Amino acid sequence: MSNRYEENKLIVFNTLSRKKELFVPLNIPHIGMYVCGPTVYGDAHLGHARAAITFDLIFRYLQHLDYKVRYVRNITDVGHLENDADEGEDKIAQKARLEELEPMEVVQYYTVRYHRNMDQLNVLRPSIEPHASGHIIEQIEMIKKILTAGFAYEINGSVYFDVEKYNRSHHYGILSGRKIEDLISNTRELAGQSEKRNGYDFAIWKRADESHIMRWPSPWSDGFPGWHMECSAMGCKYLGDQFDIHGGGMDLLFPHHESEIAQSTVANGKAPVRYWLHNNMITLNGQKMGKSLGNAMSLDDIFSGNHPLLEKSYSPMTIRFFILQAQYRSTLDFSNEALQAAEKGMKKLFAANETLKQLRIDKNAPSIDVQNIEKACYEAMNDDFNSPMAIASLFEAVRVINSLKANEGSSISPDEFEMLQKLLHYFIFDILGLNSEEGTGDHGLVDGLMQTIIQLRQEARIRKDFTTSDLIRNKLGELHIELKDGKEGTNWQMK
RNA sequence: GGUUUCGUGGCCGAGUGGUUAGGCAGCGGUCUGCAAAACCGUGUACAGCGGUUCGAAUCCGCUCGAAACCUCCA
Repeated sequence: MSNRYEENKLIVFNTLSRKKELFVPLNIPHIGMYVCGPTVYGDAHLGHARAAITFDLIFRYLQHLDYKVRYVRNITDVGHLENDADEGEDKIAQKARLEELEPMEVVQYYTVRYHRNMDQLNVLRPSIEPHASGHIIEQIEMIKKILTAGFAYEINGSVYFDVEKYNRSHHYGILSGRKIEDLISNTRELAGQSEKRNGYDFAIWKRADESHIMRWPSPWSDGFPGWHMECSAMGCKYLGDQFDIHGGGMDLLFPHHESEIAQSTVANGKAPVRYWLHNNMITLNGQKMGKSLGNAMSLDDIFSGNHPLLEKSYSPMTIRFFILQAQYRSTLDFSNEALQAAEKGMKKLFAANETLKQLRIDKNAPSIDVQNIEKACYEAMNDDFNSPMAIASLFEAVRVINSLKANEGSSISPDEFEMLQKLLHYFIFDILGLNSEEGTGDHGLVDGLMQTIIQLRQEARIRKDFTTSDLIRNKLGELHIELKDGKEGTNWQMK
């Protein structure tokens, strides 16, 4: 049996070349993918959801194409300097002091909450989820290599990456399009950075002062690794010196990923990543949603409807569908109207998937051209994971299904029925990763009860006892159960 | 200021140089006890101004507007 990746030419937009390129893995059928995960010092918000869902979609699709994917997504629990903290205190440590907790207590708390949110969004767990704090040794070893290679210098127990020297033999800016001359004039002089030779040099090891509570011993000082070391070290450890895909949000492009390339390149002698993929931001009134901007909406807020900007609550799957309705490289603008549109559209998609099961099957049924729809779905995904286009094609299938259902005497051939059922299953559940959120309890029991209720209402209607039939419909409506009367009986759906 | 993007019909959002994106909302019709659902039909959208072209929303230039990054950030 052939593998799907042989018949699907996958094209991805590589930030490195700013072009769409044919995706060719280093070691077919294996793929290594590293994605920058969250810094666990606060609750996950919509932006985290977009990054996670984007690369979940990619992970799922690569697997669907029969690739064997090792997906590494880190937990950042150390090393990020607070912007306005002169003493260089990192985010986790600061949060810990504020709440009088152990740093690892903060990490644990928010990691658990992050996982819960991701599970709600039906985001698959990565193959490996390494913590930066668990890889201090690997980071120290890598720093040693960089020092040995001569691309870093030590001052007062801190180690800095020598960007200027690196740029003489390599191109610092290869990913972000920046030129070092521009960096010189644009780097802000922050306090506490005066020990660097150049403003654009970055710390790969930082000496901790007395008050800094997260610290580790190293050959240079008691301190902590620099901002970008963890991804270089962990990516290398689990995926090798060079691997296929590195993902993350566009806001990480510079300096994070640019610096990662520089570090790994000098430590390992080769560029670490073949394809750089970046998801765009979610905006609110045209502005990036971000924790530091104070306009972030936590996922829990959205799921509960507990936020002044929310007209109602939105389910995790609504959020997932909303995000998948935009291509990952476009900004996506948040609004109640857009979310409600997504919610309705998704319900329609699920309903049609159920309706499919009720279609009349007939060997002699005319073709409905399922093959074309299938082709369009795969072509969309093969073109840089264009989920909105794939979804548009699925709605083509929805129209066909509903239209067959609406026209008495219409039927579908067994072959096409099977093909369509498989197609919908693949795309809705396996690739887009949606689930219907229904039947948390005993589905069989609920369905049985509903059939009885529907039958009683039907009998009332036949008696023209519309008082009773409307009462049933209204009471069920209060329970968010919607009855849908059709030519061949009544269906029900959670709304 | 530098780097990188973007500007599509009421809203969200795809898009190949010439053919319907799609969803939601709206309008007309069918169906229905009524409604909902569903189906059928329906929208002269591509910031502005030039240019290239037989033909451009799609290529080029300029203007206007917006965003991200240059500091932690998905």
